Amino acid sequence: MSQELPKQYDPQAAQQKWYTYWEQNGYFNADPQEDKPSHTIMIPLPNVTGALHMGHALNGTLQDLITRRKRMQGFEALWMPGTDHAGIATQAVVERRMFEEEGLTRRDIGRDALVNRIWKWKETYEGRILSQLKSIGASCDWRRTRFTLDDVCEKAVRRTFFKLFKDGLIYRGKRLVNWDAHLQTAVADDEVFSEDVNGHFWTYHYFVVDENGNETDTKISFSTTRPETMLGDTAVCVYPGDERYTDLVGKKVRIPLNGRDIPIIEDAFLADKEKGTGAVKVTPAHDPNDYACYLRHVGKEDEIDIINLLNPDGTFNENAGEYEGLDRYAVRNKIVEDLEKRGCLESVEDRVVPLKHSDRSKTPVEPYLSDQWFVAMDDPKQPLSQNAMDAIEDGRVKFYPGRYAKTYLDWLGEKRDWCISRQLWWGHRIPVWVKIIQREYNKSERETKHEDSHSDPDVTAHLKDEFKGKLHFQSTRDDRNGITIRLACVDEGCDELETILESAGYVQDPDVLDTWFSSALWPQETLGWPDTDHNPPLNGEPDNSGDGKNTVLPSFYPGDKSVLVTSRDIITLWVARMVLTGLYNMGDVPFHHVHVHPKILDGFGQTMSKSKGNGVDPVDLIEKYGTDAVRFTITSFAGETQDVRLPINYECPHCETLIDPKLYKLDTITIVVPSSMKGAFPIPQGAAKPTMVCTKCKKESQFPTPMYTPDPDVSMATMDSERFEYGRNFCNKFWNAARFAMMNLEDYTPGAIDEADLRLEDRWILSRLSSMVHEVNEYLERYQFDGATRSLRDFIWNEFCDWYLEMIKPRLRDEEQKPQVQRVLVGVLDTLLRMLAPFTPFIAEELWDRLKELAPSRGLFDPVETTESVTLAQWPDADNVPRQWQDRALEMRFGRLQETVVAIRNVRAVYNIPPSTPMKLYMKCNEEVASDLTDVSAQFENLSRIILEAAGADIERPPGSASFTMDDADGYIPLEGLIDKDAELARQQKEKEKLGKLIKSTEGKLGNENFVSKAPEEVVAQVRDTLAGFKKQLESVEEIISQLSE
RNA sequence: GGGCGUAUGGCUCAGUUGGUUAGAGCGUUCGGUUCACAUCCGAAAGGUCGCAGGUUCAAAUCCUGCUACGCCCA
Repeated sequence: MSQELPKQYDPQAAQQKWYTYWEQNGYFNADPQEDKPSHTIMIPLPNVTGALHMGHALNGTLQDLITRRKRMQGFEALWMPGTDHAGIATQAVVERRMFEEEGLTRRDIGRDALVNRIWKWKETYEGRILSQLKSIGASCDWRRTRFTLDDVCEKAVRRTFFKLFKDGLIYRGKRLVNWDAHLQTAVADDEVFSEDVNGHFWTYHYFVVDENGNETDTKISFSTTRPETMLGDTAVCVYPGDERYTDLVGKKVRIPLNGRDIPIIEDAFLADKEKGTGAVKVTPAHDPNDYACYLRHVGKEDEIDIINLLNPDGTFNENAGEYEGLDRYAVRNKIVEDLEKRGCLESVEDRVVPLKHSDRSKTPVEPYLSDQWFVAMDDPKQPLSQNAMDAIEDGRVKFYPGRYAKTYLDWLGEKRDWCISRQLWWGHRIPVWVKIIQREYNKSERETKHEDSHSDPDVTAHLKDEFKGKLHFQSTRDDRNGITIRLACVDEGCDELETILESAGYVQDPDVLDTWFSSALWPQETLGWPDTDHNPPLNGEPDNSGDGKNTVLPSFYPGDKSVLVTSRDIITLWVARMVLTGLYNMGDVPFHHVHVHPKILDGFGQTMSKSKGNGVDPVDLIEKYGTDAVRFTITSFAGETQDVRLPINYECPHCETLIDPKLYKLDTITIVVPSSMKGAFPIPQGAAKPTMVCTKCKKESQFPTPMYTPDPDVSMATMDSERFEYGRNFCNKFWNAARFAMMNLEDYTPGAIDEADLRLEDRWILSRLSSMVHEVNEYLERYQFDGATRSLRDFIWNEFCDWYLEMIKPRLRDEEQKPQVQRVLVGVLDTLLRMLAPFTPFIAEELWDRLKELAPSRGLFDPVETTESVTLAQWPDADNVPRQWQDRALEMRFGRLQETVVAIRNVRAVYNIPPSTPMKLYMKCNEEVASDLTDVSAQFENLSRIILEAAGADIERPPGSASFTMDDADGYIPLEGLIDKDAELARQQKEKEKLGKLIKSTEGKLGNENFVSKAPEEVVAQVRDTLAGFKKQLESVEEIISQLSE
């Protein structure tokens, strides 16, 4: 042997060496192949907001595992990498940092400067993310790395938008958003928190007016916490059939302060008979529930108006009449005053009101009606939602586990139009140019909502032929304001056209698209769609291998067996939309399987995140345990449940002691800190930052927390989890098994194995190997990774190492028997390396490489030259590990041997007999069992340092023996002088009791008439067998006891 | 409010279509310098499977209700 393996596996060295080797040899590259099926995995594009966490590590590991296995199965397997610009999240991080560090807001620096800063941020984090992925061993085709804002994606986004626009599936509409009047931006629902504030509850009334428009004495009262919104009331609403108001429904009331008359309508969802007066005022433009009510009545007979009162800065606009220009809170005070003056105010009470605040400015948000862009999901011509639902229902797309299909279908089934515009600067600009044309307001003209395909002579005059079909107009006439809004949408790649529009007075819409719009196109855009003439660039350079055609797209979309691997929180936002756009643009689904893996939670059951202080950087774990260990452990988590708990400790940087975490409650959030934290959050004035005090060495250190930026000069605790020892120990165990094997392979010669030379243990390990291989494959086909790792580990540790390797040691020392057993050993090891390659690729490659030197040609019955890299080897399946190797009967016989060995070891342990003390064994059993045991007698000596003296039916228990009983044999070990008679008696008495209980319950079962008559025959027969076995053992035990008692 | 999921030894989890003496890893206890591995080997203790009903010859497994927790959507 050239060089003996070290006793411990060094993951860091192997990682560096092999990752570079794989990359340099282009093993990760996937290109169109004519003679190979293709397999595609599109990475769930990580946000460039920050670094990857454990959830990403799990997600990435599983994708890599699948991809590596597919490669070995003969697929051209593509794992497509890339990152997402993550609009609002990234812009928010950059803006916040800019404000904290320089006191600047985005308005101070302007659109271009902000976007530049975000690009810089992106470069940093994209690099970080990609290097993290590489450190987990990700075998992505890095040449194809995409970013959702890059040129290739930009084209796909523009084309899709244009197509949708042209097809009439995109429209402009109103929507209530959370408006941050301080920052003058809309904030997403998850960026809003609710906080109780002291407010008031005002009750006042409006008077009903008669047909002639005169106020009557009838009044309707109601209460509100926001009286200023009355200026935008467009109805009063009561519960349908409420006796108090039946006569009034359909009539009108007059708003006292502006004299506007509004209808009284019925709505079961908005009004509550039981609450207050049962009537509510409806302000559609300033309350989400009222807006929903408004939508319910659109197009109906009792359709109501909608009036916006707010300016973007929080002051009231012209619709507020005399209150115009005042801040909303000033208006509130004045309204209350004015109502009181008019005698309309009935009562005021103090009340604590839950109020939504912006996470970013900490000021209250206003529901604000704004213009947004929508994609119609349920258009009769193109029912986008329904098409995506059909793909599930007819089986083109399958979820694993299947229950997640419900999440997908339920959400799509709502068929809610998709709001695709965001009031941000970071993202794809909406490719629509707007021109507002003032017109004479003509009262006789009826309001028309759309005038399709209105062309603009100012523009069309300049159009060349080449722009045909690249420009599409849509006009909306707003009669209330006497204007026509003309929208022009431009296809991708027509910069000149955009210039023409702008010189004709068109202005590009300032909004950007929802991040999910570009990520919805991920499976197409990364493969170069809509360009049908060129393959997508490689490493930024043109790829002309397609010979004037895009061959990559048809090869890998959707691939013969493409799968998406993701976590469940984006099934609706992302998965559903990829299917939807895939069908719309490509006419085919983007993948056939969707595997939804668990979420990783901390020890308290909370999701992990940086902002909670419980986020773990996988790279820290990899440094400590090695990539393979982290991969194997994390893979063992991935079953069919939703969540997995991963308790995390802090590790003292001075002495490596582990410190438990604890939950720490702040006002609105709960964070995780060390249980031995010194100090408090928020940091009291003048106090030092909180530190972690080590319980052992008492030294202080910093710990990762979202509450302040760490000081780079002070030692920092890292997050750690003992769970990863599982994977590390496994890797080390396997390493040593291989090490042992290789130490005994110096003079290995390849050759076909003669079945006659196979011993019991050889046949057994091959039988077990075959079972394991097929079990693992079945688990993997069902995406049950936890089961796969379990099977592998159990086989390798508990069967291959514990039994097989131990059993073949004598033969490896015997020159005559050596060649045959070496071949079996090499064959099994070879299969294991191939099995492990997708799970723990580095250790597999390292050992493959070393085994290659000793045994370049291997294979059990038909040795062949092995491959250069395990990456290129054939995946173990029915072709190379036949099911025929499985032999139940043989495994049963082997089981008896194991049982005997365990019983002997037990005797040694109980009586504390050192292994060096030789023992003798007598087995009482029938002749068949006796001959079986005699055949393997050498193993008793080998495995438990005992000599099988005799076996047969006429064996008598030697006096002073320790005894054990099994179903078909009893064992006696003479230990005169070494054991205490009373101790042995007690041991046997205990055994007797146990058997007595088992017999009683089994007899009870068989005594039950119903059981015997109704249960299937084989079940009854099995129970009878079991009982017979118990009874036989009891008999033996009783005999032993009686002998001991003599 | 709706949906999904989870409650199994101290901890983290397995337990396939109901039929096993309910398993594993870690932790605990006892014993080990056996020539691959102390990141190891051998042995042991430890569970009325969240609670209450029901179906069945038979329930950790199926059904109903309840409780607790988690996630998603509103």
